Amino acid sequence: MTGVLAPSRSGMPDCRRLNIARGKTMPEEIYQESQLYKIRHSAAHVMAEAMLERFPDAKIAIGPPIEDGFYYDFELPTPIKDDDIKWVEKRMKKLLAQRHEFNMREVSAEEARALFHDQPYKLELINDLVRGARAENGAPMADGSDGLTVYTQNNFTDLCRGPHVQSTGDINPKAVSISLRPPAGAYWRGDEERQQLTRIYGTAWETPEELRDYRARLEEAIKRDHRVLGEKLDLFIIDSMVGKGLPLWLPAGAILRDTLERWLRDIQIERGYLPVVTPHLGNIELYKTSGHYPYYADSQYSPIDVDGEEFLLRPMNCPHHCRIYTSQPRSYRDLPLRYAEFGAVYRYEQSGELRGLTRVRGFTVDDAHLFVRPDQLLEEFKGVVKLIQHVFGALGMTDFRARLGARDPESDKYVGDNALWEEATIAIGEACDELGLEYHIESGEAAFYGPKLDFIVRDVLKREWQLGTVQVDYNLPQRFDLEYVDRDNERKRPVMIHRAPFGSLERFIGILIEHFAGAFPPWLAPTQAIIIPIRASHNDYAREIESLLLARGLRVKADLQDRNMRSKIKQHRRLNIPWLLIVGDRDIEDRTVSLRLRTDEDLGAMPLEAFAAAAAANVQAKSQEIGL
RNA sequence: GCCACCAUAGCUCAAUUGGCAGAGCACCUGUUUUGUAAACAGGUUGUUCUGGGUUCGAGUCCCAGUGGUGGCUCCA
Repeated sequence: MTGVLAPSRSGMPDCRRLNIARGKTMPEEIYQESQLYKIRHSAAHVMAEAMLERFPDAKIAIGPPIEDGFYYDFELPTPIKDDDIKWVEKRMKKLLAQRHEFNMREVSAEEARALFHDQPYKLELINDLVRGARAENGAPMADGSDGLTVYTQNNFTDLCRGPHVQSTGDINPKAVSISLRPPAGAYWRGDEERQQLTRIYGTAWETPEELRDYRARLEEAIKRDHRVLGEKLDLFIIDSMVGKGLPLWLPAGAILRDTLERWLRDIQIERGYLPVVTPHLGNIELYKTSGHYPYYADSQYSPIDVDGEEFLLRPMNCPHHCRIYTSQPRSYRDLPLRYAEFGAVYRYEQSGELRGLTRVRGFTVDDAHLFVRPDQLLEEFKGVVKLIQHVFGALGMTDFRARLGARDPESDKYVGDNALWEEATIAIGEACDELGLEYHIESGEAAFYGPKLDFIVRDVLKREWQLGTVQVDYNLPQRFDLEYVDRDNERKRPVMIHRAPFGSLERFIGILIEHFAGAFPPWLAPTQAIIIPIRASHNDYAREIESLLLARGLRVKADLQDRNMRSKIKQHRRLNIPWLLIVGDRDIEDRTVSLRLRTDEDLGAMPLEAFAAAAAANVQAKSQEIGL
C-alpha cells in the first residue's frame, strides 16, 4: 500500500473546497459526484442571494459544500443577528420554491472582473485563477486562463465551477436549514492575518426525513459527548477557580485514567522500555539548547524567576530525557534505549481553542523517547507502530486514519538536513507498508524537527483529533550532542524517536468516553459491580460479597443505602455499571448472586464463586463483553 | 485571540409587557422492608455568573468583565 497525496486542510480557495477532511468511509470523490453535493452547493448560492437581499452591501467570499451541509462566507457591514438568520432562512425557502434555473456561462477574465467589480474577494479569486495558481495540493485551480465559469440563478450570479442542480426546485425547502449552527467568524483563506469574515453554516438533504434524521443524530451525539458523560458519570470537572483548560479528575475518572496508565506501563516494560521520572519545570537553557524555545514561544507560559535564573513550565518532555541520555557514556551495545514517562506538560492554548478533555492547557503525555542507531531505526519505528496498533486494537478503536506528516517544501520553519528528512520520511512509509497500515501523506504536517506518523480519530461531532504519534528526530541528538561509541570505536550520533500511543491521557480518555458512550468494558469501568441487597436484612451478605470480590481485585461496592431495591437498580443503571448483583433470601440460602447486566439482561442466580471467577477472568482478559 | 450566541438551586429547566424567584430530579427527616427501570409524606436548598448603570421597581433593559457553547486560527 503506497501513500496517496491528500489535499491539505487549507488553501483550496475555489468553491469546491471541502474544509473537513473525510474519513475513508465517505470518499471525497464520490461525494463530489453526488446529487447531495449539488444540492448543498446550490443551496449555498441561494443562501448568498438571500443574504445579499438582507445585506445589500455585503461582500461575498466562498461558499462550498462540506460534510453534512454547506457554508458561505460574507463580509458584513453590521454584525448578524438571530433575526437576520431567521429572515434569510425564510427568504431562502421561498426562493427555492420559486424554481429558479441555474444557468452556467463561460466568461473571459475581463467579463468576470466587470461582473464582480464591487466584490473584492471574487476579484482576488479571478486574478488567482487567471494566473493559473495552484491549490496547495498541486491541483490547478482552473483548467486554463479562459476557463472561468459563472452560474446564475434568479438575481444572483457567482463565480463558480459547479456543478449545480438544474433548478432550485430540485431542492426541497423542508430539507434545508441554516439555523442549526450559529454563525462563525472565519478568516479569509484561512489566514489569521487577513480579514475575518462571517461564516453562515447550513445543512441540506434530499428529503425532509433525512434532515430530521440528521437532527436526531446531532442530539444523540450530544448525549455521548465526553463533557456531558464526564459530568453524568462523575469522571472529571473543569473548575473556573482552578482555571480553564485545567481538568480535575474525580475518583471515578482517576481510576479509569490510572487503569489505562498501568496497562500501558506494563506493555511498555514487556517491550523493553525503561521508566524515568523528570520534573515539570526546567531551566530555560534546556529549551534553548533543544531549540524548542523560539518555536514554542506562542504556546509556552512566561518563565518563572528562581534566584535570578529562568525556569519554564515544561511544554514537552524530550529535553529532560536527552539529558538523561547524556548523563553517561553510551555504547552501541546500549542501544536502543527507550525512556518512558507519563509526563505532565503545560501549553498555552488560546481560550477559544479549549474544549473539555480534548484540548486543555495542562496534560499528560504517555511519552517515550527511543535513542537508536541508524540501522535500528526501521525496526524500532515498526515496533512503535505495532504498539500503537495494539493499544488501539485492544480498545476496539478501529475508526482512525493514519497520517504521514511530511515537511512543506515551501516553508522554512523546519530544521535539519534535507537528505535526512527524505530518508526518515521514506523509512516511515516503508514501516507502514510492511505493517499493512494504510496511510496518506500530508505535507506541512511534520514537526519542525522531523516527519511523523499520527493516528487521528473523530469525536462524536466529527471533529478530528490527533491521538497517537510517532516522530523521527535527527535534530535533538545533534543539539544535545548525543553520542554513542560504535563497534569501530568511533563516536556516532543516535537517532531519536518520539512516541505517544495515547497522545495525551486527557485527550485519549475524552475520545475513549465517546467511543464507549460512557459504557466502559469491565476492566476499565470505575465500578465493576454493585451489590444490591433486597432488604436491610441482606446487608450482611452484601458486605460479605463485597469483601470477597474486593479481595479478588474487583472494583465493587455494596449499596447499603436505606432505599428500595428498584430505585437502586435505576440509579446504578444510569451510571453504566456493568454488573448489578441483586441478593435476597434465596441468594443467601444458595450462596448465589442474581446477576443483571447493564444492558438489562437478567442472567439469574449464579453461584458466588462462579461469578467471582468469571468476573476476574473477564477483567483479566480485558474483554469488551460484559456477559459472563 | 477573533466572530456569533448563552449564563436562574448540585442537575434539567420555568418565571406574561420590567411587578412577591418556581417545578421535577437530587439531598435531609419520618413512615415503608420491598426479587430486577423511580414506595409515600414532609422539608432544606438561590450573591438569578460578577461589577456598574437605567427605573418607583431589574432574573428580565444597557455597559464592562468572567465563564461556557458553536465556529475560525492553532494543536497532544
